[in-house]
Amino acid sequence: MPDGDVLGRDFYARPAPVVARQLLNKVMVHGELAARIVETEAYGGADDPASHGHRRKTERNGVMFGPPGHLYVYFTYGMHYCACVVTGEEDESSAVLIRAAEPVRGIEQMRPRRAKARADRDLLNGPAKFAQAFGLTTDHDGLDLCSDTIRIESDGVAAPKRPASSTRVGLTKGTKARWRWFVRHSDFVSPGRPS
DNA sequence: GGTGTGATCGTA
DNA sequence: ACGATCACACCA
Repeated sequence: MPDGDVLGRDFYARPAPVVARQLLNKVMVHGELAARIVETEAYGGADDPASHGHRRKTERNGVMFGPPGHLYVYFTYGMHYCACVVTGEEDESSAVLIRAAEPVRGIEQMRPRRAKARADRDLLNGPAKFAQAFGLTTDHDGLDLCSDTIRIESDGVAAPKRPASSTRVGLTKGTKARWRWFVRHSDFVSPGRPS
C-alpha cells in the first residue's frame, strides 16, 4: 500500500540541479523503510570537475553513464557508501547525491544499523549515514528506481519554492557552484554548513 | 559552540 | 596518493 505516487522516468530525465531541488520533501522507500529527503547535491557530467562523471566511464561510475532513474551507489573513504540518483540524458553522467533525510517509517530497523546515533535526527543526516541506515551498498548499484523495490514517492508535500542553498560539501574541485540544496529549518539536515 | 584528526581501502 | 565521510577528542 504505497502512500504516494512513485516518481517515473520523466522526473529523473531532467538536469541534475532541477531534480535535486524537486527531490526535496519526496519520500524514499526501501521495503519497510521510508524517509523524507531534506538535503541533496547536484553533480554534472563532463563539465563538472567534482563529479564522478567528469572522467571516463569506469566500472565504478558506470551507472552514472546509463539511463536516468537508476541508483548509483559508490564506496568511499575506505569505509562508507553513498547513494545517488542518476539524472538527465543517457551518457550525460549527471546525478543527485542524497545527503540527508527525515525518518518516516522503519526507525526500529534503522537503529541497529546506526548504533552511534543518539537522537532520531542522527540516523540519516549525512550521505553515508543515509546509505547505512537504508542498508544501501554497491550491491544496490544500478537498481532501477522506477521498477525495483527501492523507489521514491511523492506523498503530496511539495518541494520548497525557495530552498536554501550552499556550495557542495567535502570537495577540493568544483567548489564554486552552489549546488547543495536543503529544506530550511529542518532538524534533519547534515551538520556543518559551508557557504 | 567550534576545530582538528585518525580510521580504512578501492580506484585511478 | 586520495577521497561527494564520520566520530571522537579537545578547546572554548
